[in-house]
Amino acid sequence: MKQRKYHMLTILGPTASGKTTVAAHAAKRLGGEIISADSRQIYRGMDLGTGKDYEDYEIEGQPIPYHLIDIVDAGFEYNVYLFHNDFLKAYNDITEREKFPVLCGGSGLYIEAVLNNYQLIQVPKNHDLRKEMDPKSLDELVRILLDMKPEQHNTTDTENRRRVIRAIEIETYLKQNPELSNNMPEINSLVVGVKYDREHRRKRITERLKQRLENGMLDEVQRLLDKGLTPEQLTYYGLEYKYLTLHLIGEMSYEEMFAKLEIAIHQFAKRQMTWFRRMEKHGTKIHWLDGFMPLEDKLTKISQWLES
RNA sequence: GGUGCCAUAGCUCAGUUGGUAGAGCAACGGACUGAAAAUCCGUGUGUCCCUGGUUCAAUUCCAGGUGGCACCA
Repeated sequence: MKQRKYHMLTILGPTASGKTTVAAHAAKRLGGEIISADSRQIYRGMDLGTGKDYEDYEIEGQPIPYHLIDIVDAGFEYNVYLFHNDFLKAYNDITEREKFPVLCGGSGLYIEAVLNNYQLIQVPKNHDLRKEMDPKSLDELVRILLDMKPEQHNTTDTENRRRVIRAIEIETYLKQNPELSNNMPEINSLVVGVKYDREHRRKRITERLKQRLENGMLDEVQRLLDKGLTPEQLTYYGLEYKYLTLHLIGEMSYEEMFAKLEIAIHQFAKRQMTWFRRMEKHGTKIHWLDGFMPLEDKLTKISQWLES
């Protein structure tokens, strides 16, 4: 199938919206391959907790190729820049083989980095700088950053020490290497969103949570702890990894864990929707599909949009 | 059946010496460019259980009722 207008199809949606199924079927029809835009599914060994579902990538016995899932070990510090970079490799790989890329995920920042072509370049860790900055207070760090870069592009830079130090590190590097470009091509993507009304979104999240707990999600987190990941690391991964860890190390009863985790996932889905609305406000046209629409109809809609 | 305690936001509970009320959590809205499932900001949504009494005025005081809890039978 030849595509003229669009170089890529993007399928986004909040957690538990069924976007992967839609993306996989669309990829099958388009002779496509999936590039995952999920900041947690990149980790090996983090499966049930991230909602990774390998079965989604097989349709009628035929595997749908996917990229950027299981690419680093749990514990590795990944980030938007690395994603952008890995995305480009996958994208080039797919298009060189004349397949159609389908970007699919719920990590809004990652998706926007690609669609809006964020200018991010590789900035290595600067250990000397970090050592120098480490003893300084948040206020001092913020002042240093503002001196270097009075116009803040990233408004969350000043929220905590870790972020400010990284921002100073990046700014320092840019001063020394002013001419770097990321060579990212402009990609014209059709953007499709899958969503349910709030009530059903919440219902689906709860159902899926119960299911995954029955399928051994606690064992998975225990395995990560056994492998040497610290509770702090797992807590930072948030949601399932945070709350199941707190339960496993005895800081939370099962009931409390379930109740709080359920709430946290609901809040997360809400934040995802806020991000998508923000993308629309900033000019990204999202073609929304109602979750209840039969799969066949969703695919038909997507084909129509792609050709229009 | 008797006695005591309780009844206020979706939940747990403050409070009003009588002038129609506020915390936490939830919920809702927003921000977001290098760990984004992270991080941060904002918003009170209410027959103060019901009926009557006292009072200029009752969610507050009094009586009765209803419901819940505890103890005694």
